[in-house]
Amino acid sequence: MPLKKEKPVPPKKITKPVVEKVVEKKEKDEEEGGKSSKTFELLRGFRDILPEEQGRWNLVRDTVRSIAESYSFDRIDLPILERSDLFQKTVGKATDIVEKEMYVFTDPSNRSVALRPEATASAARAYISHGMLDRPQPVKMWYVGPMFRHDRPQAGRYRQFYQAGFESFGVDEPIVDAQLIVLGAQIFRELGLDIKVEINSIGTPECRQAYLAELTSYFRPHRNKLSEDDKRRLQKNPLRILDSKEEATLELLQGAPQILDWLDDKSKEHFMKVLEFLEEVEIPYVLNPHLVRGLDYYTHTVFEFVLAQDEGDKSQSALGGGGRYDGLIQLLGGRPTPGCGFALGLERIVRALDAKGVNPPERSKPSVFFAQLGDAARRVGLKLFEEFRRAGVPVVEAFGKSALKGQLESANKLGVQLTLILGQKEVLDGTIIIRDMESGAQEIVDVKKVVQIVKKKLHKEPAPAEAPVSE
RNA sequence: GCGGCCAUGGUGAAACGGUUAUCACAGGGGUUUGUGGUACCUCUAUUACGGGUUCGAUUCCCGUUGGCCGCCCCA
Repeated sequence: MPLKKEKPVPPKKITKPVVEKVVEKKEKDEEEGGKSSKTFELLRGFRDILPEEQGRWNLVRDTVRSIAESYSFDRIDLPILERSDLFQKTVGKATDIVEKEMYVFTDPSNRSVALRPEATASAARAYISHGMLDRPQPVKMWYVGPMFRHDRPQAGRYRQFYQAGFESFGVDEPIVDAQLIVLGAQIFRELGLDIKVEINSIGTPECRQAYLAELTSYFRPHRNKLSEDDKRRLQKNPLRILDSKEEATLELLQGAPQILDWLDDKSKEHFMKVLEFLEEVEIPYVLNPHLVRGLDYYTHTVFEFVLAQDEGDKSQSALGGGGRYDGLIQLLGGRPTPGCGFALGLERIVRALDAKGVNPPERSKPSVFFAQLGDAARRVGLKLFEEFRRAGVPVVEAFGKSALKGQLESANKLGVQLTLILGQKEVLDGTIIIRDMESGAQEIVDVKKVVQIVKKKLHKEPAPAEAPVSE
């Protein structure tokens, strides 16, 4: 048999290829078995937020949380899945969000449910179902979490995206609107992002109705000048024509009626007061009479946080937006209750941070590595690891490696200051080696004292100041 | 949802339609088993997937999937 003849060949050369061949075969078999696709690809518009991105994300999340707390907003976590009619009713049946972007399906118990496209409706639902109107008003809540919209993906736009939102229920005073805007502006200030606040008022449903009629009749004679898109808007959602980008339309808009002129006195006064408050706290804002928001529940104040661009790249520059929704609770069957809120698009903020080169402070790296030789040393290592952890000294290890060489290599890559080496000899003697990675100097010490000694050493040398500059 | 551009290992790139798909970096393993940062060796891609044209396709065509850009819309 040929196999017998091959046996005398140096074992290394023969064993390796054989092992590899077996592995290859196995993989092939598996591939053929699960042949549908070689690897699983991400669903379109969905993404992983990788460990290396978490620094920026944490910066954003932490900032949001600390500001929310300092304005006494309470955290609420809302379900991702809700009955689909919750959104149809509130966001609006005719809106794109509900009409074509919502993930709707029937669940196993045959209910029509939807992946939340936004969370204000849920917050309002929660306000009602937990009888929050019996709490001191306003009820101020904030949340962060994923939202889902089946839109065409683009940079800064995903089908699963994260929003942080703030909602204030129960008080219709303009100061509530103003403080929410201040809160949002503070978040951006803290993050070091230049934004401008665009603001407008769309009044009550009643005066908006009157305005829309006027706007439609203004455009009617010019219908033939409008693009297909704008014609459609005029019919479906006339308000949207205000932020058209078509030149012909823009020209016509110059002479178009302004919504601000159609506000009733109460609405006008509310809006004026909001602006006054903003001036009081020196939040610069831009009055944008064409600002319209895409959700049906808005009333009175609407606003957006827009990235102050250095020209070009104007894509996805709206980092957040919101407004007042005085009819929302009632719409959902609650007692008439005013409310106001806004949401922030987290990936857009992270993206802006990225573009600006803002780097979060790096997480302090561990400065001690534990290298071990043999199982006895591993056992001791496991215990030592806990001791160090309790002493507040993070230690990294490579328990999976056995060769000292490889472990030192890892230690080096991690850039630790000290490496602890524990071999058979040391285990027997009850000692351990402390190696200074920079000088290479080693010292043998009593294991029982090693935590103290290491602590002292780390304090003495305040870590070389070669903090990696942004890359 | 509409239109355009694109698709090679973990990453960044290379390959007039023609030999075992090249390079760098990163990563794993090793250079006789207790010592790192250098060197050397070695491993890691059915060229996104599926069809077609061709003697032959990474290279041409079509479809699918995915990414990016503009529109719609929105965060």
